[in-house]
Amino acid sequence: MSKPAARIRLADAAFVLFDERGYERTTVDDIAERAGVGRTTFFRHYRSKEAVIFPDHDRLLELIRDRLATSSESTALVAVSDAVRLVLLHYIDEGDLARRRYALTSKVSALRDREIASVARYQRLFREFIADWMGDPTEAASLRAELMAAAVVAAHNHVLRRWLRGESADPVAEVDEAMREVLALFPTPQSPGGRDDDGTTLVAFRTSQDLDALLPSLRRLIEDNP
Amino acid sequence: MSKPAARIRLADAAFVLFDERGYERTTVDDIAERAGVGRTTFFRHYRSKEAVIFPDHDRLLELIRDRLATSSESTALVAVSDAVRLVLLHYIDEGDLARRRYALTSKVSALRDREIASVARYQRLFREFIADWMGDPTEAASLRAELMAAAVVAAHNHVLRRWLRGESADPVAEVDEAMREVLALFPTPQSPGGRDDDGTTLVAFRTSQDLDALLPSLRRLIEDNP
DNA sequence: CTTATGAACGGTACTCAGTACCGCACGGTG
DNA sequence: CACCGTGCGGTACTGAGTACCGTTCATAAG
Repeated sequence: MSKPAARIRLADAAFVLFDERGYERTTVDDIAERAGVGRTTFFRHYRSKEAVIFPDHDRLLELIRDRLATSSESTALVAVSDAVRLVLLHYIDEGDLARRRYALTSKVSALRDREIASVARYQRLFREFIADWMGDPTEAASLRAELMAAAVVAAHNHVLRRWLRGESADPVAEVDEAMREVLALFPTPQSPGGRDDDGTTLVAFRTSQDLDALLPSLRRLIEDNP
Repeated sequence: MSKPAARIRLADAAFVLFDERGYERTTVDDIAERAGVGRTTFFRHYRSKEAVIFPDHDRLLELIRDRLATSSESTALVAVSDAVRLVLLHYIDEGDLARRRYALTSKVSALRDREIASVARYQRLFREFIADWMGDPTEAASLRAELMAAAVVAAHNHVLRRWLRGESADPVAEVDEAMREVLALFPTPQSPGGRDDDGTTLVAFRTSQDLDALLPSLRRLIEDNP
């Protein structure tokens, strides 16, 4: 018990020293020394000085990949929401650690950049999954997959950052709500009927006119665009 | 004319050497030597080895900021589209240089990460502008601004990458079209009527049913939610 | 008990990016 | 001529990251 696996001690030492002296003014030697290990050992456990404060993104990415893989065509969007919730929960489980990391990434641009790069990998995963799910290889579908993936991770990050700043009491409910909003932006081709796309399409709008006053124009639109 | 401003020679040398030996296997000394200048001079012109291949993001950010600043409330979305087009045109003006950079960022993860970090700065700029424009300080509006900014830069990057890969003959037309699609995703609060929010609200959906078959339910919904 | 094996660690030495500082040459201006 | 700002080169340093080697120690095999 006096040896909590050097890896942990290194991370602890790093956080303490980064808090005390700041990130740039802390050397890897400092961290290793405080953890009571050699410098070599540090690089055995963490690829770089930056990596020591970040969660295991590779493992998280695998988690997402797994969740997405276990979905049929009709549950694809549920899988996306689930995967997003999974990531959020991972951060929440970290608790204080996640908040200390947030404080660091807010101050040190090198760390912020690295975090952003990681987020891009999640976005790529979602983009590829969504594009696959759409099946449609056209340019329009490709763009829509890109937009959707961007919106999905933006929603997650928005809620996550709110929670990190202590602005959210129930981040899970918030992320679910945010995901609903994201998915609502994109027309879902979940036509349960049978053959698709020969029904009625309504566009969304808000108006101060009465529904009855609009009906004639609506009917005309529908008739003119078969 | 034998001295095309060391800065240019350094960039040229860097691209040539990166092509020849790859990025990691090229040292700053190599670049400086090939450019016929001292190592110190390299760092006088470029903050880092990575910076030598990237365009002047600070200047581009200023360009965007300026374009966005010269917009009224009613032309905000036009300003966003213009700003996006501005960035795209900047890359197109670079021509072959932009494509060589793309080849590098596709292979070297360190460069890709840096590019992604730059993109995030553009996204932040758009997010702040859009949030300002919305005026609404609620959480819902904040999320919508985030989503919109993410979609805007995703659309730009999508078209840009297509052009970089030689898949687009008319990227400007494509980005305009993509921006229209993005803005169409978000209900525009351009209610030209007068006082707002005591009329009829329609939700967006696509169905295979006839409009007439839906009307009774619609009316019931409207009556039940005044 | 002895030996082989493999994993985890520490130490040394190296490359290279990035910074700090100093001194030199040049061109214009008084 | 003297003065001064600018651009450049050289030297020396810090610190991240890599390569390599030797040591320790626990466990399994003999």
